[in-house]
Amino acid sequence: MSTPETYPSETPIRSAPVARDACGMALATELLGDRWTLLILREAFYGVSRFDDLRADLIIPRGILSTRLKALVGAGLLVKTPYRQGRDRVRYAYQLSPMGQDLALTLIALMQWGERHLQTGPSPVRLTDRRTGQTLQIALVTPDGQAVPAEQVDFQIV
Amino acid sequence: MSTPETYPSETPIRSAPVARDACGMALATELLGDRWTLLILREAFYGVSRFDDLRADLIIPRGILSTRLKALVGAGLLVKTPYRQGRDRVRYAYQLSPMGQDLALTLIALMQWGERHLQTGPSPVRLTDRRTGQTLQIALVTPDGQAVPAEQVDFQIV
DNA sequence: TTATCTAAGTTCAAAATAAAGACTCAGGAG
DNA sequence: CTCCTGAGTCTTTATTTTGAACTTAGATAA
Repeated sequence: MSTPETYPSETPIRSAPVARDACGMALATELLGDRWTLLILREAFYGVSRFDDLRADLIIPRGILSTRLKALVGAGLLVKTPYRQGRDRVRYAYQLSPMGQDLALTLIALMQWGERHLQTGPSPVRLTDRRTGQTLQIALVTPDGQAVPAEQVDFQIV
Repeated sequence: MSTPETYPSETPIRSAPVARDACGMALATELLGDRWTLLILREAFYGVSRFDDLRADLIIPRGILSTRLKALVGAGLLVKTPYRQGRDRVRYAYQLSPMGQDLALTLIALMQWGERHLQTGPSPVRLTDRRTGQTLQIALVTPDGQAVPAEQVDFQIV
């Protein structure tokens, strides 16, 4: 992506050129920006779906988990479905809705950034092309699926 | 990405297959997961770099901003550089370090998701290929820069 | 020289949130 | 009939946020 010209420039930018309400990222942050929500979604991606499993895995207070799950269901990222295993009584599964699944690329981007900058050891997660086995990376691509290098990306506000 | 098989399955996943300490995303969340940090980084991407500009733009309490900036500088995402405009006295600019700039793809992924699912109106942000003018999207690509469709992505834990 | 202004903070009381743990409730098992 | 378990709620106690006032260091003005 085109790096902003070296700052300190003569005229610093005093205010973001995009209002918070008009910025998808700011809206997303309102929903996802807290200590637990992204971790809950991470669990959902791994397939952990039951209240007590989430609680035990994350070591999150029950009350907070309850609140967050309600918020995520309310926002349409998770769906709460009753189900029954064998002759067990009815249980509930919190699963990603299509909207939640669509967060996959964001979480992968975050994961790859974390691996590059925060993680010391190697990552146990492998993202590969099923056909060729090649390792995959997050990138910006043209509509026909060709990656564009950062220097060639133009970022504009209209 | 390969959708997990329809759940409720016979054997629900009880625990995430990747420990929190070994997951880049979980580590990243520890650093970025709060109401303000991502918004501060958004400002930094737009080029807003001074304490009072950030404060006015985000309407964030001074104390919180101070704490967050220290954390981001400490973590290496922002660099605090003194600078001087004309004959003004010395001021400080909080700017993205290379590590911070490397979060661009993550923030763009988040932005595009927010635009798809949360935003009602059209987005004022245009991400295009400087050469061809084509609109760009976040995707997973092979090392030679070819996008791989979700169904063809293999997600494995080793 | 003294006063004033401004960017960039710090400090402190009050309000909101989160954490920890006890309690509830329903259905199935012993 | 009693115990167990998953899935919560409730209550009390810590921790964070907020909002507002105060501080500091140069630059400018009177």
